[in-house]
Amino acid sequence: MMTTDQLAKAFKALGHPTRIKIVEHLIQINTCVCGEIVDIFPYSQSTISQHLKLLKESGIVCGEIEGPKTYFCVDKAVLNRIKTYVKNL
Amino acid sequence: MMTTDQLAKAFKALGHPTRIKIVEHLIQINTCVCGEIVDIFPYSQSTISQHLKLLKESGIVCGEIEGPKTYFCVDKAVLNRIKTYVKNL
DNA sequence: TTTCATTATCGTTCATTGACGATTAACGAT
DNA sequence: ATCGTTAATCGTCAATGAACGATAATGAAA
Repeated sequence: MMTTDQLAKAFKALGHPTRIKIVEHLIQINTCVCGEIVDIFPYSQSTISQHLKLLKESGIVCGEIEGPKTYFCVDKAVLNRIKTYVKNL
Repeated sequence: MMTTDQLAKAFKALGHPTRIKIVEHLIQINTCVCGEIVDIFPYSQSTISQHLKLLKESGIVCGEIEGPKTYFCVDKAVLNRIKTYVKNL
C-alpha cells in the first residue's frame, strides 16, 4: 500500500504543529488558497508556502494552480492510506 | 486528548523509516532490548539508541531498565490516542 | 574486584529544517 | 503595456537531525 519511506515522509510532514493545523484547516474548509492560510498563522507568506510545499511533496496535500492563485486541498486517497496504516498498527 | 505539539512530536518521531520499523517491530514482539534492534538494522548501537531516545521522548515507546538491559515496548495508550486522532481527521 | 555485556551519552561532521525578507513569475485588470 | 495580486523561489542564518566512533555508566558474572 505505502512504502515505509512514503509513510515516513508523510509523518515527517505532519511532524510540525503548523503543518498539522494547516491540514486540519484544509480538511475543514475543503479547499483554500495560500493567502487564506497566511492570514490565519503568524508566519510570513514564504514560510507558509514552504510548509505547503512540504505537505505537497508528502502527497497529503495537492495544489491546483488557477490563474494567479493556487487552490490547496487534502488528497483524501493519501489520507485514507495513512489512516489505514495507523489503524492496523 | 493530545495537544497539537504532542501530536507533532509523535508524528515527527515516526517521520523516519528506521523509527517506523522499530515501532512495527516492537508491536510485533511486544518487548525487546536495544541490542536486538541493533542486530536487525544496519546502524551502529549509538544511532539506534538515539532513535529509541527520540521515540521515548515522543511517548510512543517506553523503556524499563532492568539490570544492564533496557526493555523497550510501545505505549499502547499513546498509540491509541494517535490512532484516534488520525481516525477522526 | 576485575572483567564482560549492555546501553547511554558525548563530541564531531555533514545535511536538513524553519524562519525571514527580497525577488521572481504568472496572471488579471486597468 | 503597466500595475496589482498571488504564490513560488532564492539566499541567509541559526537550530536541529542523522550518523558515527569513543567513552562512560551500570549491573552481572567470574
